[in-house]
Amino acid sequence: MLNLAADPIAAIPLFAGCSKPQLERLRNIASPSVYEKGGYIFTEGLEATGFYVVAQGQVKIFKAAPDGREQILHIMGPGEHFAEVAMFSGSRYPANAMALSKARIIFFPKEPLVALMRSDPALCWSMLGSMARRLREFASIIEGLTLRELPARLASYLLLAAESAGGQAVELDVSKTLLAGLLGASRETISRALAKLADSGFIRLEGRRILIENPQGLDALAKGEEKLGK
Amino acid sequence: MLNLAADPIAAIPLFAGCSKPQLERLRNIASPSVYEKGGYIFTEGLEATGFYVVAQGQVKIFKAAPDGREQILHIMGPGEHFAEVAMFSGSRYPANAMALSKARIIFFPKEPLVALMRSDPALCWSMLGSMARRLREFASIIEGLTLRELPARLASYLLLAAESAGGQAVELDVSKTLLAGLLGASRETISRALAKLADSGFIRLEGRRILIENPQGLDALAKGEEKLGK
DNA sequence: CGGAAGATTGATCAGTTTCAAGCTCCGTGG
DNA sequence: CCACGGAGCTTGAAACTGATCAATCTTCCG
Repeated sequence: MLNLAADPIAAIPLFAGCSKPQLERLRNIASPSVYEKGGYIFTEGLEATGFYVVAQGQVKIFKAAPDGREQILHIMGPGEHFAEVAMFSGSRYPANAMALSKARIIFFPKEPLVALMRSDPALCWSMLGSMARRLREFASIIEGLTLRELPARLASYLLLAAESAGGQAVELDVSKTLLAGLLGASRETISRALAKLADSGFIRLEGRRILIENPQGLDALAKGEEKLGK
Repeated sequence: MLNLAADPIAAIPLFAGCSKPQLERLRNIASPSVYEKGGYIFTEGLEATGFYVVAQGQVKIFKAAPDGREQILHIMGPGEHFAEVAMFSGSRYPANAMALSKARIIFFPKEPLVALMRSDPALCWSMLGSMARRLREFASIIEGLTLRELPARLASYLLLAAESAGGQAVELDVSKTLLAGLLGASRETISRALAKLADSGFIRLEGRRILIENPQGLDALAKGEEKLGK
């Protein structure tokens, strides 16, 4: 388990390969701060001054439409970093970042970090790895949005979330509103889709909690091998 | 203008910062080949053995559904590289790559290139830059797919394509089928949307050619400030 | 306990897909 | 040189997925 409380900087996976003196330099430029639930860390189009690492809590990175609808690109948890893109291309944040709960965030100003990275292939490599992973994720979000319908996306999400939460048939604790933003659908549609999944015995709903009852069935749904009846 | 015919390797933007000896090493590991129109360079899930640069022609990177529908993630032209992601994360290609026209492609095997990059921060940096750009692109594709409807996406595409093709009111040469794959819609829907745009005087259609007549109007559409009437 | 935020459910609507039929352009072979 | 055939495109009608609106209900938390 990640312990970001004791030595937050050293525990960040991105900096795993860094030497003692490098970590020291990182500590010197880092500036921690706390955001309340619902607080914006930055908004799209704002001049980018550095990048961020989550020490505690969760942050959603999202695009917003004028009418209030939103699409979540990623939910960042402890140890994850965001807004790196702004360091390597363009100078403005390409999306919004908001704390989902009270969150401790560490900010690294652009210039010193760039200097550090430019001289350290290992650090670059580490960054390349996480950006590559994110590219894969984005590609699969895009795929989902055009090539698969909501039930399939939902099933995928549930399985993935369950897997990263532990065993086979796990219970998750997610708000439906969040799911809607994540899957590119409206709250109402998510509600209906979950109700159908529960009707068909794939899952069980207990308030905000979702219990997975039939992983195999969900998997078939996710792959589009099967469809949800009326 | 990029001249990839004379010295293809040196002309690749990704390798712009490389020294003479590095370029020499790159030349030694590069293996060029030619693909006919419609030829697969790789398919999703295949074991990844290296990455590719387009020397000539065009390549589409896309996800495919079992029923034949597809979503294009990117169209690569001369000087652009693809499948880098497979070098830094995972070991399988995350999508399909097909030549859109007869194409000359340069292949770089994984291991020697990784070795080269690990020791060269400038090269890493260059790669970070292009991956960051792609992340931005993907984020905006995702945004478009959920937050904007087809006419807006189409207008954006036309403006962007026109811009990268030259002046204000330019003519583009695109197949509608390709547009459909790019914008996450069916061929028929694209056809109808273009017809409407032409009716309203935003563009003029001449076979495969699209002439932009009213960039301001398209811009308003793209931003969602205006809508396309019946 | 009260209020606000989140969730459900039903009815209706809009955007897009799908199916189907026919068209146009273009290269090829007779 | 023309006819044939195919690929790509267009257009219409019907079907569907998901969005929106609206009313009601539940949950949670101060």
